[in-house]
Amino acid sequence: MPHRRSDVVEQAIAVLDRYGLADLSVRRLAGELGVQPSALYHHFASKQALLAAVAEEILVRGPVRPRPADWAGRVRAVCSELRDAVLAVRDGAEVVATVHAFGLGARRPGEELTAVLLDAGCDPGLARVAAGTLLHFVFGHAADEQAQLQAGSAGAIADAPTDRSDFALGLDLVVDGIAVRLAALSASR
Amino acid sequence: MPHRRSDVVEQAIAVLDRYGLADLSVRRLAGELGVQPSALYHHFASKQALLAAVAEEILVRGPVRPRPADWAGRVRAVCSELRDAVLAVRDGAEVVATVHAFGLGARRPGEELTAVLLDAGCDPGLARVAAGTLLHFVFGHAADEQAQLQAGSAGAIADAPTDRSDFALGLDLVVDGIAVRLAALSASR
DNA sequence: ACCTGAACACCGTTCAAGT
DNA sequence: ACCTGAACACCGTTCAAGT
Repeated sequence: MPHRRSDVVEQAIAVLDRYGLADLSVRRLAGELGVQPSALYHHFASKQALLAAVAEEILVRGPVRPRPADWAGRVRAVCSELRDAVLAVRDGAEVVATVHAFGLGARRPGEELTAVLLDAGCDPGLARVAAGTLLHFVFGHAADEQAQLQAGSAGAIADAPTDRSDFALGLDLVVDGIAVRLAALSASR
Repeated sequence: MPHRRSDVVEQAIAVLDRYGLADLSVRRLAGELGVQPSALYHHFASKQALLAAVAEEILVRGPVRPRPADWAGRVRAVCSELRDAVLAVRDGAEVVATVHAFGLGARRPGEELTAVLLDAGCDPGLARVAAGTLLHFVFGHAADEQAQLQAGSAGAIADAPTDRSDFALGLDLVVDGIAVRLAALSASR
């Protein structure tokens, strides 16, 4: 029975979870599917295209959080949703961040953040920069956390893990920075 | 005439600048040095160890900025210095960020940021989180910029580049967030 | 539509041996 | 101290050919 594109993506995420990004090779994935490596090029133009599909699937699988009424609450909801989605799969942060950086997909969170900030009264330049800063924080923090996880599961000394409250504090730092700017804008109006 | 460790690091940076991180292989580097690939393992235990040395060299080669008297000015100086250092070498942001994330080196900027923030009156938890947030921003922003550079030098459409003023604005966002917290701390004292 | 088989041009790393 | 030569176990990708 032949495989579909979605079967390949599903198995890729299974391989990611079991072996990590460094061991997610086209050849290993093909092996797990019981197929020749070249068969995967029927479904994807390249490994990068495969990874882009994996990133989208990671985001789709993520939980959905309710959107509060205030802009700051919405920003926190989008960022926390994104964090939860990438943390749910081994090396998920690095996969999604890479796909996003290469401009191959994973654009929804950034688009929603930009929309929320524009709606809050940011000018377009500020909204773009602020959305980028928030994404850098979420990806960076989650990637650090996952790097520590795999360093800890090897024999190394377990550092104090960067945890949920660290995330909330760092996020609030950026949110407050945006709030300062919004206050300055409305005062000059 | 035999090569020293420092010769290998120097040539690695030259290869990085000419071909990029994806093409900085042990075998190519050995080729450029006129030596067998296995010879490099006399100088470095692994490719990761080589990259750690490259990251340190990128930081050492970076410019030095004067440190203003106020904590916010110092934070901006450290972050701008780091940004200038990683932007000076092709894919420098990714190299230094990776080495930092794996805990293999490149710790000086984070240590100085933490010290500056402690000196400014942050409690240790806030100083740690704020320093991490600043580093995520600097690495993320610089990596985006370098990714756009290489996407642009290929045939793709050149986007409006994320530039110096975007960096300053994003940095000020985080700095202001820290300032809000410091003001709250000194008010409750 | 989906896959095989074979090939091409590569990787990082180890290790005995040479000078 | 610094390097060679040879090997091991891998990579991503292409392409003609099969069903």
